[in-house]
Amino acid sequence: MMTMTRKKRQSMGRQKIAMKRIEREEARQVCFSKRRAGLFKKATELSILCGAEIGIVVFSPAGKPFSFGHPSLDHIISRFISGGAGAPPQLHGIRVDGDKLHHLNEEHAGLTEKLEEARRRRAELEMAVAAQQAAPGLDMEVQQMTMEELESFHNTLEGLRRNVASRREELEMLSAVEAKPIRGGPGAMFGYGFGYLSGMHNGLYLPAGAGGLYGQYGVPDQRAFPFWG
Amino acid sequence: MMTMTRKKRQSMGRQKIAMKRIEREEARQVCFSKRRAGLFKKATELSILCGAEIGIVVFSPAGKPFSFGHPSLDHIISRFISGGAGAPPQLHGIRVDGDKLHHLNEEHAGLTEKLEEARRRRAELEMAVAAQQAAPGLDMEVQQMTMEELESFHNTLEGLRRNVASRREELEMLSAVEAKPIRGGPGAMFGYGFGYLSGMHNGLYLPAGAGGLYGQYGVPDQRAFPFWG
DNA sequence: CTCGCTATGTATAAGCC
DNA sequence: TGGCTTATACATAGCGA
Repeated sequence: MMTMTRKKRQSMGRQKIAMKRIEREEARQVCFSKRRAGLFKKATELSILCGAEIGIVVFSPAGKPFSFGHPSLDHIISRFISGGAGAPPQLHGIRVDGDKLHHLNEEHAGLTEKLEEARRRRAELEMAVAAQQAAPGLDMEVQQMTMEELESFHNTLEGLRRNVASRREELEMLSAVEAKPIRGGPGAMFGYGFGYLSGMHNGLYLPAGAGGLYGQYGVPDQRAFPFWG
Repeated sequence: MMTMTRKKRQSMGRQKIAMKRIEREEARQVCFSKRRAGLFKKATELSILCGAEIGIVVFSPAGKPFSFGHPSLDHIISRFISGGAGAPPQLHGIRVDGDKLHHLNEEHAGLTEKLEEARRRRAELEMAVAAQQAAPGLDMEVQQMTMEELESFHNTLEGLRRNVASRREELEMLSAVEAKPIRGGPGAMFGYGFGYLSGMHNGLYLPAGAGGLYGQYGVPDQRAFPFWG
């Protein structure tokens, strides 16, 4: 009989959507996740296929920062800000604000370079420390690890992290009753903790930190561009 | 009559291509242009649909800088650079159009500070490494760490964990396109030596170059994108 | 948020201007 | 470098888990 004649469509398939802010909260969130992934994938392909340097920073509608960078976000941003850490020859023909600006620019570029180097070294050391902890003698770089290796390394780190976390809690608890003698400075690092703008992401994309620091400053409403059909 | 039914295909249609550097110079260039446009379009859609803030910087294989920014690249980069290290809220209305020198000065100060932080941090890590090598007993080691050391070590692990996670993400993503993990990659041959902060991209994308901190160095200017007409 | 599934909307590799 | 056209490879909206 006609009982099963109708194989109801299992899906509505992809629907065309208007190019304007998605109002439905949930749908917007899901769309963001999917498209962010898609965007980063496209960026990855572009850099691989054409050997281009790419840097992307995305703040989710909720205010969470995500970033992508190849070879690294720092590298690209620094270059953008400093106007080229290498101080290209073309630079000598400029006279925007006289020598002062020029001088500042040079110093800026120099600092940027040093900063990057410092970060690089720092990253190496951090890696060394962790690697030591995880597996004495393990000097393989994360970048060269295979999926399986990463899996196990990741687990090891997780365990370590928990261990450290609990130990810290213990200390914190103690310090609550007696002023703890913290030596050295606040060790504020780079403002919002490790790795946000650090050189840890070399050619990869990753959620950039917790992002709680920013809160959200909602994007000033964006009208659809006039050229959208 | 129409016996001549065979109209030779006018096109081969889209061909599947391997995810690896395109060797043919010309094809690579063309691919770059097309995909760059596609990437920017995707970014535009993401920002409109989900109300996200996005910033992108791309250096073409030839070294030409292109950028995209919503609400503006400067806005996004500024956030990343100063990273809320100083004052998150105030940064909101950074005057890029106004005093460039002032901006540069702030950057300079910020970088100097970060450099010092990095140095301090490096010292800490070196000690950590030494301590580690001196006594490979993890738990014991953790138990003896001071609050501050734990803080930094914890951050180190967090960063590493993220790094591992991203690496894995990359492997997974790539394996979806090409069933082979890229080890190391085609090698980085990056370093074009220029790129400037245009400060003029408000909402739309355009090649960076014109009106930067240093003036322009022969970057071809670029009209608004006429696609999606 | 992430993952899978399906039906479709789109981005694009080629080739020629 | 962009534009156009065509035939396809991919991305992704809507819905569930």
